[in-house]
Amino acid sequence: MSDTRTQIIEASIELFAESGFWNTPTSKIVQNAEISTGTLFNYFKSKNGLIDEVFLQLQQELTAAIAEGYPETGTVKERVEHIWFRYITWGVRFPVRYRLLQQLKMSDFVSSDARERSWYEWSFASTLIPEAIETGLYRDVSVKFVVQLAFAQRDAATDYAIASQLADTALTKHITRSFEIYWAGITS
Amino acid sequence: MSDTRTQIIEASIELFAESGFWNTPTSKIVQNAEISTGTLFNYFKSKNGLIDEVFLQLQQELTAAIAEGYPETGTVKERVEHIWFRYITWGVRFPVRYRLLQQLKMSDFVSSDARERSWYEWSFASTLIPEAIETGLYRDVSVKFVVQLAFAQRDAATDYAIASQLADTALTKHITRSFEIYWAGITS
Amino acid sequence: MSDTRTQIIEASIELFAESGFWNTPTSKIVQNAEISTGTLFNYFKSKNGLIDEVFLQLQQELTAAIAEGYPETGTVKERVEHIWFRYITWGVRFPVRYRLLQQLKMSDFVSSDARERSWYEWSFASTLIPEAIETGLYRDVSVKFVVQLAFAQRDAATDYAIASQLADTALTKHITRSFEIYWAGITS
Amino acid sequence: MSDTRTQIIEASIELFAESGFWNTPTSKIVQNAEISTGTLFNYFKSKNGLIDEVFLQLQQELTAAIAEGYPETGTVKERVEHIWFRYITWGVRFPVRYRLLQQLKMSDFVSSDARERSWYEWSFASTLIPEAIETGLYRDVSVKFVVQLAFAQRDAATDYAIASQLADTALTKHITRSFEIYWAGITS
DNA sequence: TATGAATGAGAATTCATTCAT
DNA sequence: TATGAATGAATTCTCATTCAT
Repeated sequence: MSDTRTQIIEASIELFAESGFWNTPTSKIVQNAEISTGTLFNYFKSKNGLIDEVFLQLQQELTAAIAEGYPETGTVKERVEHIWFRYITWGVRFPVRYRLLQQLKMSDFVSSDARERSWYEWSFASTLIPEAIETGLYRDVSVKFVVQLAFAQRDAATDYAIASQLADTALTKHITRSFEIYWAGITS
Repeated sequence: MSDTRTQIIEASIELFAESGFWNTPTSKIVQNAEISTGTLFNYFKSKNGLIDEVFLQLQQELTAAIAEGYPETGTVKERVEHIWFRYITWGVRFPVRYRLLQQLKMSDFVSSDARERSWYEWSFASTLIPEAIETGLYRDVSVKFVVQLAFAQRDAATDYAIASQLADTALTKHITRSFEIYWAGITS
Repeated sequence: MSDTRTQIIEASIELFAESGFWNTPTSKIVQNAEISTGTLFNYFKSKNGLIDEVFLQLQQELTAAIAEGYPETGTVKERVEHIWFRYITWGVRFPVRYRLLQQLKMSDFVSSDARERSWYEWSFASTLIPEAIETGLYRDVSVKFVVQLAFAQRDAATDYAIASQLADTALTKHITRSFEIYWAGITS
Repeated sequence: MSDTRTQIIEASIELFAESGFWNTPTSKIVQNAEISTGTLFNYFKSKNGLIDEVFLQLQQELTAAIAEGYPETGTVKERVEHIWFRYITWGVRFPVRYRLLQQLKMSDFVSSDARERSWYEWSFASTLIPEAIETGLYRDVSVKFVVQLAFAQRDAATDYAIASQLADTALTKHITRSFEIYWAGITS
């Protein structure tokens, strides 16, 4: 991609993470990206368009990190654990990007179009949930809730790891432990 | 409290929930509250001041619901379960208020002063965490993480209950089940 | 006069002197006067009306101080010197009031009606200027300019006395000296 | 300087002189300058910033007029007389600007920063006062007061000249005469 | 006479976006 | 493609004044 485009996106990530979307005027973005007012709008239709692209960019980076080494032929548990591990590791490694991505997911800034597009990135894991259902691990709990719980517990584990600045073996142990807690909860 | 004040707060809750804080100009609030521009600022120092008060109001409502019937002499588990139950029930009953409160907690709109003041509301449960530590339920996991997990799983359970419009026995069962999952996870 | 009226005027003097007319909202005046919003407007038609009254009040106080002991049968010089002396003395004694009066004179807040009314106060000195012209002291300079000079030099002398916090003999000497300078200038 | 900037400053001078600073909303300035709301704030940080710049602009114009032909090697009297002459002449030539500058000097609108910066403009006359002290012209009167008197008498002379619409020889004569009065006063 | 809640026009300032160069 | 001056709608907040009690 063009260098300018990347500059804009990187400047946006930095500033959005620092001050939020509403508190980051485009004027500050162009300042930080060292381009001029008009140029931003040559690359992005609007500020909202830019936010969408930032979201997709981060989502891609995260998904790429997870997709790498994904054990397509492993058990459901192995695959979930892989995602768990890669996700938390990525968050700890790029805390600014992680937090921003979380905020973007929650906010109503990201257009539904961008949200939809972001799902394509997860295609490598598309069979995970159907298989999980089949295996019948989660007896009398709805799959939807089990998935939601996974997200919530994984995010809590990531937040804790970032806040506590875990690294190396402590981090690995925390990830493993947090996954065990999740798994024990839903399979007991 | 004064009628006008309540009108403003209620109008704010409705609009903030609908469109977010940034997307809700004070002009819309006064319109919905059927008062005039100046009146809002007679009751609240500023828009941010208003947001603080909305936050405190919701926090109070929620905490009041939880404090009622709180089993002060029960076991740790009983007390946590009580909070769990009341919290989710309140969220299901007042989904708009619940979602708004969640957003307020995450946003950087609420002043640190208001956040601090909101802690006083939880004083009835102040001994819960120290006691939980004493009982030594959570062996090799940090208390901080166990608390964070509780919040995350409880919120996920609430979101699910709201989205699925659970009620009556289905709701009760879901609450119990979600608490069991949490408890099984951390005590196994 | 009514006590309330006086309270309002005194509060206004204090606040106007402190922060200027534009920077003093009526809300602050009523606060300082310990009355309520509406009451101010029972006594004064408007904020501008209040300013007019403050102006007239100060003008009266100053003129009263000057009129006292005015040597009606003295020479022109004696009478001018009397005014000079009393004026500066009043300014030094009530610096806040003096400064405010100066500001009011310059500002366009005071209505022309109030300005006109203030001239009545000077009636005791009404023959001074005609007599001065008769005596022909100021040969080839216009009377208007000589009067204007008198005001300017007297005010400069007052400002200096206030700023230097002159008192007692130092003050008396300064007043005398400054008058001599004026007189020497216009009669030389 | 940019054309727009000049337009804004000129429109401000006109309007400030006409109605005062408080009575001149920025909306009127942009109207008169035939630009749009936002443009004003591209050139000046705020309304107060604009006022500062207007002050500096006028101060520069006046000082430039005075600095021209300044007799650096002349006697103290010659130099004071030069300033006197140029100052009054400038005031008569640009009465609107002169009056506005007077108001700005008195008002508390001009920031102390701008006031300080304006002193640099007078650097060409920096040795005047020390030299005046050395020559010992003003025996038993403080230098500060003599300077203050000079300002006051010069301003009174300017006001009179403007009000009487003096020109040509009448103006010259008035200037000379008013300076003589000052000089006679302080040296007699 | 005193009160003080309600009013709403108006003020300064921001900022995404455009467009001529 | 890059530039950056110009735009003007929109926003928050102020404050003199009114009027029912």
